[in-house]
Amino acid sequence: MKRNSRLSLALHTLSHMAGEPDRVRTSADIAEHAGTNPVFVRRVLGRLRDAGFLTSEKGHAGGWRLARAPEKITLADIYLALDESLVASADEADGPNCSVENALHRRVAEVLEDVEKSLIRRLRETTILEVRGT
Amino acid sequence: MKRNSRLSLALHTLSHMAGEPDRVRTSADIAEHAGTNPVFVRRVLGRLRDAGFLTSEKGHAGGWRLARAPEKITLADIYLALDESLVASADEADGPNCSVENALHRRVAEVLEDVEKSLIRRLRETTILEVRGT
DNA sequence: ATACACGCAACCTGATAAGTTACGTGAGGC
DNA sequence: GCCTCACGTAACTTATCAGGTTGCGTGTAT
Repeated sequence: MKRNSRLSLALHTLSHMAGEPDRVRTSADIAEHAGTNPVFVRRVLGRLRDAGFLTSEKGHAGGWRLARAPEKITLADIYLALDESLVASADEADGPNCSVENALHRRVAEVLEDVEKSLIRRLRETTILEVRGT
Repeated sequence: MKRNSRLSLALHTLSHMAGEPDRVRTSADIAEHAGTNPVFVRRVLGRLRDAGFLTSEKGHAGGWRLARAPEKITLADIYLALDESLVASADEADGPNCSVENALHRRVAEVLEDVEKSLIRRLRETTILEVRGT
């Protein structure tokens, strides 16, 4: 696991949780399984907790657990909660106003926005439960 | 101009060239207009020359020029020639084989490939000449 | 001969993602 | 009460990479 690491980690972990929803997992367990470190796991899963997909508990026997039924969590939910972008966003041209560049920017931005929307639509078709057997 | 700089530079420059196809431009001119440096310009435009969209000439009065009619160059052509990706590609999972991760990877990769194809289809609709007035 | 422009290699730099360390807080178990 | 465990977070370090810089070689027009 190297890049898009946040999203990979999140999807991978939640998909596992979808299979055994009652098991509590520590960030250390998850980190080891995913080949990363516990702090990173907590950073990523923390966002999913804030978005309502996970719960975390401190203390002895604490850890992470799904906060809702796995068939009600789609890949799009996770993608959006992490605010990741798999589609590049058009950069604002900060330089002096060049009409050609502006026209170009508008056109490319429009296409990219459409493409991102279609990506989300596609991701919404699959839940973290379904993905396991695909 | 900061990220996706190669593609931005390429599209911007070719769009300008589309307006004045006979004018020869030096990498220094182009760099100044785009707010970057001549070496970077040569690196990027060099790929477009190799792909057949530009010609470059050395020596006195040398520089860059379109190699074909601007209405026959689409945004997709440039995107592909630069081997840029505005859609993230799914990373190969290099770790130990986890069936959940594999299934997930396949699903996400499939979606991303489709999305990339639709991006290219969209980019193919616009030529570097058309974009100027959009 | 000279000036100019590309071609290319080697190196430098700044931004960012992820890893590491350290310490605080809450929750059981004894 | 106290010890252990797990998360929460901040600060720092490291690795990677895109882009910038410098320098020199090569070809071409004047």
